[in-house]
Order: sequence, then C-alpha cells, then structure tokens
Amino acid sequence: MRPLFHPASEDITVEGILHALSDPVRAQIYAEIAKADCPQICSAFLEMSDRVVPKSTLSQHFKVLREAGLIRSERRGVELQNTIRHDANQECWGKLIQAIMQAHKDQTERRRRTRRKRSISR
Amino acid sequence: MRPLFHPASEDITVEGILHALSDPVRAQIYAEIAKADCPQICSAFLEMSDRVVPKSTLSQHFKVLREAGLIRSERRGVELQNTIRHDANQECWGKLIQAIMQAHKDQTERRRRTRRKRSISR
DNA sequence: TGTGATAGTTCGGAAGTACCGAACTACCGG
DNA sequence: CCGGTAGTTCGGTACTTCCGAACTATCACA
Repeated sequence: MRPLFHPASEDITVEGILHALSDPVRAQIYAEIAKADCPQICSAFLEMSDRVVPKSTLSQHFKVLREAGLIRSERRGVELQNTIRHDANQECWGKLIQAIMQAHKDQTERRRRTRRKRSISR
Repeated sequence: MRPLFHPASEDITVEGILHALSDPVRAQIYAEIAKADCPQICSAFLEMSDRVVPKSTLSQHFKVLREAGLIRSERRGVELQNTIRHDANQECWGKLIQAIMQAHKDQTERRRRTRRKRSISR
C-alpha cells in the first residue's frame, strides 16, 4: 500500500475537478463530507440513499476525489478520515466548487419535485 | 445521417455539463462559440491554438456539447452553425457554466504566467 | 442532371477507463 | 499471534474515446 497521494495545490486542474464531480456518486460523497462537521470515513458510504456501492469501487471514487485535490484523507488507525481540502478550495476554486455543488443540489430538488408531481397525476 | 438531436431543457443534467466541459478541447470550443458574435461552424476548430483536432474527433466533440445541452447546431447548407444555448443556460445553468468558464480562463492565465516565469528563471 | 468540392457523420479497431468480486495489506484489540 | 474491520490492489469484462477511412448531404455550376 503506497502512501496516499495528494496533489500540490498548484497541480489541481479544472478538468480534474469537473471530472471528479461529474459522477453523481462522487458528487454526493463530496457533498456529505462538506456538510458533516467531522471527518468522514470511506465505509460510511457503502450504502447511499438508494444504491449500494461496492467497496472496491468506493475506494476508487475516494482516490479520484483525493487526486483531483478535492478532499484530504488521513489514516487514523484502521480507517481513513476524509475532510474537504479548504486550502485549494477557498483561494481559486471556491466559486467553481460552490457553483457545482449548488447545481447538483438544485437538480436533486428539481427531480424530487418532478417525481412527486408525476406520482400525483396518476 | 439522422437529424441533429438536442435535449429538451428539462433533460439537461449537471453530470452532462460537467462531463462535456471537463475536456479542455470542448471547453475551448464552447468558450470560442460563446465569445464570437456570430454562429461558428465546426470546421473552424480543425486547428486550435496548438493542437490539430481530426475531424471525426471534432464531430464527436460537437455531439457531446450538443447533447449536454450546451450548444445548438443548425444546418445551413453544407455547414452547421453552432451557437450557445441561451434558453437553458440563463435560467438554471447560467451560474454553473459561467463559473466553469471563468475557472478555465483563470487556469489558462495562471499557466501562461508560470510558463513565462520558468523561462525567465533559466 | 451530373460532376466536383466542401462540411460533417459513421464505422471499426486500437487504446484507455470504469466497474466489481476476490484476494490482499494494514492496523488494532485482546 | 489471532480475528476482525477498513481500505487497496488485481484481473477480467464492459463501456468510452480517439482517429483514419469510407460514407452522406448539400451546394455550385456546367
């Protein structure tokens, strides 16, 4: 097991961030880590809202988020503590990331409304 | 050749937009269409800044942008006139797209400065 | 109409990426 | 050292991307 790689903040790219957050599972993971007030461990996401995420897949998702520079993972005993990377975020990526997360939130909300409307009209 | 498919605005997704714009070539195409004051044809992008884009690849890139709901393509004779889709953009995606384009712009600028600094320090 | 030219699309194969189960490594508590 | 829990790596299959070659669509003009 090689030590966890985190890119230097000057190596973070738009492409990397967009790619990482263009996956709904990863976007949700990121959102939950962001809104939690304490570090989150990977296995907390083995089952999410509706779907079950296999743990090898989950591990890859965390790797993508980490290597895009979005989260920081630190070993604490047997588990990884994941937090969002405020260093890079605030300065140059803050607005981008916020806009993306807001768009995801709006979309979830919009979908929820549409589903409900549809089920009423039957 | 099937007619050009454009998604209805309610079928546009964050995932689709992020995926489309996470490719630097597509992001640049989108940026240039956005800043031009008249529709742009696909073949205008066969050679861009430094790289040459093969036309089959270019055709796919336009398809991705179109099907993400970012651009509209209309046949005018032998060519396609591409414009950005303001309908969907303004209402719910405007902020997101602007933030992404700004981030791309900042990144290009940052990279340009770094390159120059490096070449001075030699 | 037919021929040539130009713009874009489709096809097919090679290269790359994603997903997931199974086997593995790392760490801790007794 | 054992057993259990948390994560990673491996390997195969499935999907995606890239690009050249062949194709289709449209126009202009004889």
